[in-house]
Amino acid sequence: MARPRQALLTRERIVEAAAALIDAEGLDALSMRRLATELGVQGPSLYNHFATKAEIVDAVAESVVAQVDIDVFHHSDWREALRLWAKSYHAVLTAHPNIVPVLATGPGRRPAGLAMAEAVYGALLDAGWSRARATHIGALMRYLITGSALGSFALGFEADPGLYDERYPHLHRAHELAAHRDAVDEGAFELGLDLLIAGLTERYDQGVRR
Amino acid sequence: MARPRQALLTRERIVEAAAALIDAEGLDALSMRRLATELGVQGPSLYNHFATKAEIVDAVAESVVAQVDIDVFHHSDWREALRLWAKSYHAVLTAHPNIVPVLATGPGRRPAGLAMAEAVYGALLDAGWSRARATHIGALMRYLITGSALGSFALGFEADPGLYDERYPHLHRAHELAAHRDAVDEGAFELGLDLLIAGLTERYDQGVRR
DNA sequence: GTCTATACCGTGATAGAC
DNA sequence: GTCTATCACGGTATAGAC
Repeated sequence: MARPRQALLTRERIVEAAAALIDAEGLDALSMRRLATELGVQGPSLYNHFATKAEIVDAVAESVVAQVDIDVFHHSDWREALRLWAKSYHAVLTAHPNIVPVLATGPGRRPAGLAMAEAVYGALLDAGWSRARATHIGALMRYLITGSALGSFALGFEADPGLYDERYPHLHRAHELAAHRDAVDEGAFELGLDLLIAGLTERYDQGVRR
Repeated sequence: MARPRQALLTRERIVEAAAALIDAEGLDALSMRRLATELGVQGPSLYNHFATKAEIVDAVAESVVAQVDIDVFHHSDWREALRLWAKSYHAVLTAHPNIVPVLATGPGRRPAGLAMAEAVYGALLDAGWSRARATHIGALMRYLITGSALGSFALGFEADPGLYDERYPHLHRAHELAAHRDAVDEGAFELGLDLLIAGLTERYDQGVRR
C-alpha cells in the first residue's frame, strides 16, 4: 500500500492517539514510531500531517485546555467565576497529569490558552481591577493550578519508611503521605483557592483594586 | 591516556559543569558527550562517577535546592519565617530557571529537599498547626513558588502583536507583557505571598489551626 | 497528496582494552 | 579510571510507489 484511496490518518486521529498514549504511559512513551505503530502506519507518515513532534504535543495540550470551562465568566460574579474556573482547570489537569509539564510554560500560541487568558483577564477588568492587578491575579491563579497539578506534593514523598530516619524527625510519618496523595493535594489546593479568593475579596470590598 | 594516576573527574566537578551548562543553555543542551567535552574527557568516562544521566541532573537539582535559606525557621515567627523562606526559594529558582522543571516534581529523595520539607513542616507544627494543615500549607507554598518559577506568566505571551487580533479584545496589549516580564512575575508572586500569609495569619489568630 | 522504505545523525548506555 | 568501539533508539529528511 502506497497511497490508500481513503486517507488512513487525520490530524484528529493522530491527536487522539497521542493523547491516549500520553495519558496511559506518559510523555516519554510518545515517540513518532510508537505513535505511528499505534495508528497502523509507518513513522514518517505522520509528517504528512504535522511538521514536527512538538506540533503534535502542542495539539494534545490544546485539546486538553479546551476542556476547561470558561463559560462561567459569562454569568457569575467574578469571585464565583474565578473559583469555578479554577476548579474546572484543576480537575482537567488532574485527569491528564502527564501533559501538565507542557501546559505549565504558558498560554503560548494555542487558541484555547489564549481564549482562557482572554476570559479571565476580561472578567477581572470588567469587575474593576486595574490592568496590572488583573494580570497579577490571572498569573497567580495559574501558578496555583499548574503548580499543584505538576508537583503533586504527596507523590514526591516515597512510600518508603526507611528513607525518613532520625535526620528528619518531623517527617517520620511522611511515607504515609503516598497513601493519602489525593486528599493531601486536594486539601492544599482548596486551602490555597479559599485563601486567595478571600484575600482578593477583602481588598476588593475595601476598594483596593490595583 | 588510558588510566591517569590522578583522576581527571570528580563528582563535584561533573555537577558544577552540568549546572553551568544547564544555566547557560538549558536542560536540552546537557548531553553526556557535551558535558564530557566540557570537562576534557570522553563521554563514557562520566559513567565511572554516575550511573545514569538522571543521577547527574538530580545532583544539580540538589545543589540548587541546597542554596535555599532554611535557617530562618530557627529564629523567626512562623509567619516571618515562611515569608523569608519563600522569598529565598523564589530567588534561587529565578536565578536557575532551567532546572526548575526537575525540582517541580517533588522533594523526592534528595537530602536538601527533605531537609527543607522537614524545616517547614517542623516550624508549622511547632507553631501549633495540625499535621494535616501543616502539610497543606507546605504544599501550597511549594505550588506558588514552583508554579511561578516554572511558568513565567509574561513569558508565555509572545512579543508578537499580530497574534492578538479581534478574537481576543482584552489581550490586545498582551504583547507588551514580554517587555515587563520580570515586573509581572514579581508582582504576581508578591501578591500571592501576601494573600496567603495574611489569610493564614487571620485564621491562626482566630484559633483555627486545622 | 499519502503512504512506505531507507538512511542520517545524535542520544544514553554498555563491554572490554589498557 | 579513562579510552575505543558498539548498540538500540530517537527525530526527521528524502526518494519513490501509487
